Amino acid sequence: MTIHLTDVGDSAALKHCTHDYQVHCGNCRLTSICLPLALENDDIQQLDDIIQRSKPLQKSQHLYREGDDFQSVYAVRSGTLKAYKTTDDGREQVTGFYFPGEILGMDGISNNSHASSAKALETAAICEIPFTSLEKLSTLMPSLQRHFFQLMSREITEDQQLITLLSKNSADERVAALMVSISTRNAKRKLSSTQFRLPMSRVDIGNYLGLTVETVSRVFSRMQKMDILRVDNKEIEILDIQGLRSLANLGS
Amino acid sequence: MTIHLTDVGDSAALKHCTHDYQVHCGNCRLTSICLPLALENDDIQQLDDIIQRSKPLQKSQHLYREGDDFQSVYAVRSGTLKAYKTTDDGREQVTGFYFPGEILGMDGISNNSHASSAKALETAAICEIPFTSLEKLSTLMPSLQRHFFQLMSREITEDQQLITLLSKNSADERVAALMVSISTRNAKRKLSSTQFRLPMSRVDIGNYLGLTVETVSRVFSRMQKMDILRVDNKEIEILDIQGLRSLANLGS
DNA sequence: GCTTTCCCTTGACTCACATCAAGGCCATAA
DNA sequence: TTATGGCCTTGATGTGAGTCAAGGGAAAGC
Repeated sequence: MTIHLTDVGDSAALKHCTHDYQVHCGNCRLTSICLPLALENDDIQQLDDIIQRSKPLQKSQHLYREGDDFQSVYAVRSGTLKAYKTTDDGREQVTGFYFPGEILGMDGISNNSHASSAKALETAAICEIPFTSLEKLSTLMPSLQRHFFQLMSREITEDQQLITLLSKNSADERVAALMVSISTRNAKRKLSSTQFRLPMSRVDIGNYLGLTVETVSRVFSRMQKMDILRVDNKEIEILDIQGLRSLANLGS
Repeated sequence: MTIHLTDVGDSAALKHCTHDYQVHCGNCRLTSICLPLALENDDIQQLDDIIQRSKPLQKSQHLYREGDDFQSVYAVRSGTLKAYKTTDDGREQVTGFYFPGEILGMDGISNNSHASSAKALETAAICEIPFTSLEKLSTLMPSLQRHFFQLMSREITEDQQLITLLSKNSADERVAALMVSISTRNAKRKLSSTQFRLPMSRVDIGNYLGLTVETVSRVFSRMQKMDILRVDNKEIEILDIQGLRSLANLGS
């Protein structure tokens, strides 16, 4: 049994046990949207061999922190995480939410040190993919290399979406866009696109969207009054997805 | 002589001539900050072989447009470009400025289609790097693969910086941060970090920073009054780099 | 059980930046 | 030479979201 991550503060200290958790890419229902996408069976097996699975992360535990040595990227198997940076004056900026099947940690590659922190919003199971192994495997499997380039490129385009949202859109449009995004991502994972529980707090939503808690709360109230959403604390029901999309003002 | 890019509207229609422009990675003064960084001489030669050079882009010509098929990434050899997206309601969002030695176009990888447009702000010489060749070469040269991963990762962390800037910082802080960024990038290219000519208009600056032209102009006036900058139209002189940095509120 | 704490909501007021409007400067062209 | 158009600056006014303040409800701890 080896301990890979430094155990600083409430850091996760993922322990890689010799008895793993019986999950393999081959029997994971997320293969179609996760890293193995685009790989053949044999190749999936090889990828599976380098992946390390460990005890689930409890709510509010960190997967990694800003400044930690970069060793691995991570796939979410269950639960949700938020990534955030801390500004010099101590404020937090949430840079993303990560749902099952999504990959995080790629911002650490450029400096061999994580540029942001990642924290579980609820109990989360994680697949750890050691980056040097992934690199080696990528030179042998062009389709894996290609897919990983694509993943990073997607992260870039999504960040650019967020930049546009922050710079051009009103509070209503921002919140609507986030709801549409969560709905779409749920659909990809074969979950309900109209009813879900938000894993993040209003504070996190506001922080991500460049708004205060109060504004987020007011927007939810307004949308409820407009019969676009039903909001009961973190439970969301989308009543009018078309209305929501047009509010979001994103077309797509 | 082959024509690679579709010639739509004022698109660049880069023409790859049999007689190239005598520039090679080996004799380019940007090697140390550009793609060849981290490569051995032999490897640089191989990279050089896949790079296509072409007639310079004139001011306001496009290198590629949103929706174009993705074929290549591009390195700036001289001049400056801006990348921008057009929102459905026709507004523009500038997502980045690219100076000599910097790589653009990586946002096209995820969907095999460019997610943004790129346009020359002044006459610009460009090195075109066909992506499939780059991919093949990357499987053979692990250090190239690594470096390209790092480049993409850097694009991600820079976008996240901008996200934080847009979501948390005042108009003054945003403009100051951009000036610091340009100054730093100039220093990397061995140019003056305190005196330079802005290649972009106030409109572009405002657009990039999520501000109106008027606000940008007022901020410049204010900084001039505070003896932090001397501003004469596009000519900028930084009088107090420490003051500017602390205004930018970014620490680094 | 009660208390504490966290999270969310709502209202009243404020302010930073947007909007609207006008005018100046400089380059290019007639 | 005067016109034209692009780009920048400055001032007056408006407004969307932030700030401040208060209170309620659910979960966690004692």
